[in-house]
Amino acid sequence: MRLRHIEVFYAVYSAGSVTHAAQVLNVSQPSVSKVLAHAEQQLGYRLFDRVKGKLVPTPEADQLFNHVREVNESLDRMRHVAENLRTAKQGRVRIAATPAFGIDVLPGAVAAFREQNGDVFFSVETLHHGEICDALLESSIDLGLVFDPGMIPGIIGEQLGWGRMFVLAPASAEFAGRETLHIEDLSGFPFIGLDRRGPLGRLLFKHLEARGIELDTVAYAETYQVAKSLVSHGAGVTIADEITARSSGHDNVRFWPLEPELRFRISALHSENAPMSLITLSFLEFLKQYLEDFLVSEQ
Amino acid sequence: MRLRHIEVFYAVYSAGSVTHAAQVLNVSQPSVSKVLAHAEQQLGYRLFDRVKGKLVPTPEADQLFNHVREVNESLDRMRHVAENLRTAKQGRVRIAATPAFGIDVLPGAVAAFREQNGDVFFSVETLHHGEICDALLESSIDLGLVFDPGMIPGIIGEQLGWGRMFVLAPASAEFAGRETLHIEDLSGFPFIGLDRRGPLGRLLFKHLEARGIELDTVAYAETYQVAKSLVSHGAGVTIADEITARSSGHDNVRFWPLEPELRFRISALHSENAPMSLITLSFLEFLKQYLEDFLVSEQ
DNA sequence: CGGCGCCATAGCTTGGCGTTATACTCCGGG
DNA sequence: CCCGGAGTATAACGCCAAGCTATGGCGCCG
Repeated sequence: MRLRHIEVFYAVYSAGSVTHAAQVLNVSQPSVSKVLAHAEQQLGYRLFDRVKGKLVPTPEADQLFNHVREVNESLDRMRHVAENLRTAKQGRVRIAATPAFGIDVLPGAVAAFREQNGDVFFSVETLHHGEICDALLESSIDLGLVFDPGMIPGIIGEQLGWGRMFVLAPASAEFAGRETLHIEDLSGFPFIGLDRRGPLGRLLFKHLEARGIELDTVAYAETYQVAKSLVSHGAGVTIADEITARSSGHDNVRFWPLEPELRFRISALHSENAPMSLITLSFLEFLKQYLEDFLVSEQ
Repeated sequence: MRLRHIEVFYAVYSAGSVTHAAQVLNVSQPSVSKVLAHAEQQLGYRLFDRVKGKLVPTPEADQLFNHVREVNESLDRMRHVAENLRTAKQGRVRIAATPAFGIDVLPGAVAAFREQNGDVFFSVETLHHGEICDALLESSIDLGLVFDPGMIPGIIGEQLGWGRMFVLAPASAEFAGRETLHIEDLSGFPFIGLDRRGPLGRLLFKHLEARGIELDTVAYAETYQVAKSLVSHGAGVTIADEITARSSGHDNVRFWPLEPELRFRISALHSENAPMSLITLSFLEFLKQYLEDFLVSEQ
């Protein structure tokens, strides 16, 4: 029994006549007539008795119809899903980002994206750089959001934009009125250093080392958020990424662009082997724009 | 999405490659390749990513596959029903009964019916209670023969008669000369219990439980026939239905009516949706009479 | 009796799906 | 480093299911 047979039988049984079924199906009456005859021939029994020129369903047709209706219903559901997938109104996006994005950028982007899109399921988590790569390679997430990734085999990075390093200090510090701050300006202040295992920690470390600068490091923080919080509580000053600097929370912390400028890439990562879904691609585009807006916002 | 697209997608997704899918579908590889490409073109997105010459399902394909599987399942059911309807038209009677009937009553009735009627084709099988209902609902049998069925939606039961529970014990046991046996008479004898999933197993269990009787159960049997056979081999005594008691085989087993009397219905089941054929109705009447004769026969 | 409604048949066209032959790509082994 | 195997895609062609229009048969009713 071909799909066409099922559709035609359903229409004829529902409409009660070949002619009406043909109108419902938007085809000619002879076409329906022929397909129905073919279906009966293949089945080996009549579905309708031709009595006085009209069609009367046989008991077999009555029984079969229940099952045909089920088939049609599951077909409708499937077609609906297929259409939603095409217009990217449905699906699942699993994202992991480093903690810096988790506090503000990513939740904001997800919420905004869900506003303007349909039934999309998100799973969001914060992981460290290496864990994100692992998760991508084992396909437990679809997208990673990181700073300055190196080249990792099996993983493709797409640059979303540039960020700068900022000096973070309490609002009460002596830097009021300054437009930018130089590293040397920090000498004499207690400094909160960054764990050297992350890409940005390394970046900053090399930057300081190259200039032979020794800061009065009083603490190490594992993530920039923690460093910012320490600054907020008066433990000292720090140098952090732009995302953390601009994220909400600890509003008594002010920030100034570091001089000379220290830039880093913001990248989205995805697996080389697992293709991204349309909805993930769509979110990626959205995220790019969202990040751009976020980074140019006034402090 | 045409039916062919669905079939091909299902096969490719399941088999993991176009080549294997083509083997499963018994068509050539290029045919599958082309149909799949056509499906993707119609859908508007890729179902598989061509990476290094192999196919990798996209997340969209993962989503869609669940629904496609549903469609395929309902299609299979429908085709099954359609096929059953075809064979049902050919003047055959398809019966299933619980094992108790299969050993003696049903074969006897079928043979006798065929004696006095013409060339009727019978298909007879023994199934358990739930399987009989499933088979009726999908029209793979015309008639079911069971003990004490509950109400099942879509299935009509017709009472054929009453049966009693009997005590079965070896001919050499100490019950010679007794007309009936009480449950208490069984205490001290090793007892063969019945699986509690069937209607009669439950009936007996409740009967014993209500009287607070604990028997020395040394074994459980799934069917009454097995229990009877165990009795025959000297493993103990049991309580079984009248049909099993009176069925031939294991002639060294004697049986006594259980006191107090424990009765159960014997019913024929048929589907609510499928009208029984004339020959099936005719056999049903015959069976009713045959059962009546069987149950009053001297032991 | 003739118009109307409904279904079936005839003849034609088209496109979906099948085939075989062949080319391209990736990968592992000699 | 080249070659064969595995897997996919493309090309060229054939068949038939299913679409169309036109027409005919049958029952009903004014």
